[in-house]
Amino acid sequence: MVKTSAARLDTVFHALSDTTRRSILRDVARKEKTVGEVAKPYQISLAAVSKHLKVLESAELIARERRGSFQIVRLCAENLLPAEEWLAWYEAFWNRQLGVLHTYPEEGDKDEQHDHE
Amino acid sequence: MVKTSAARLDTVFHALSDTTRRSILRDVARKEKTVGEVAKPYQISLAAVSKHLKVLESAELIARERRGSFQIVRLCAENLLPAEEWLAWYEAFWNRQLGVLHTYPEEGDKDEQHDHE
DNA sequence: GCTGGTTTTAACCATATGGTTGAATGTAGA
DNA sequence: TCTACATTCAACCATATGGTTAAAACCAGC
Repeated sequence: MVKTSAARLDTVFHALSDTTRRSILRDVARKEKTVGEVAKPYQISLAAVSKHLKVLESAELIARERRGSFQIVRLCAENLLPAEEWLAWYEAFWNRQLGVLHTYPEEGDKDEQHDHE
Repeated sequence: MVKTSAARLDTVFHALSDTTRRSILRDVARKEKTVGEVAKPYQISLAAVSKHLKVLESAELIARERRGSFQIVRLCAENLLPAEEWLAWYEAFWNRQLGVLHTYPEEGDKDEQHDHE
């Protein structure tokens, strides 16, 4: 099932819209962990953590590798890049609003290569 | 109701997790629009657009200003910044994974050609 | 006030979400 | 094979989502 880039952004932003999942991403960024180790800091059940990992995995923000009876969870940071790029488009706007720079974004340029975003 | 910064990130990322809402944000970034003008490009009902605007508004990504019987919708780009900063924390990770090795010019992993986009 | 145009609310529907508990599956080792 | 541990699946629950249509609310102008 090939996703459009819009659909992939939907999935990534949705994966990031939960505090626990963002926290898990930070955790595994620092160091690869087993599922059990990932779950340890949280008060919720292992099954709930497993669901969160599934959400992160379908957004391709983590990957798993079997190692014996454990599964090692590791970050796939490169799939955060499209989200970061989507946000970076607004840099000129917040710079202007925060009074940092005076780069006036021109109307109607610079973005139509985004497929109907 | 004061939100923690984690809760605010939840709200912002959730607001961004829908293609229509991201598209609306782009639209009003180019030019302030009335609710009706915002709705025009989309096939969904005005009520549905109104709901999307409410989601964007509670994330403080847009603001409305009454002008006669119209409401002008404008971007509040500065509230995207925390999300951008959260993502930027991973820059070092995706740089490394994409082979932009600024720190260690010589490394063990060989393949990764990874033409992104 | 009435009318016409703009936008929101209400009620509803189908589906998804984040959580639970308990059973099932996978894997390593004795 | 039996056991112990790691992880997922199944079923369920409450609430939220994104959409609809129809009614209500808001606002200018006559």
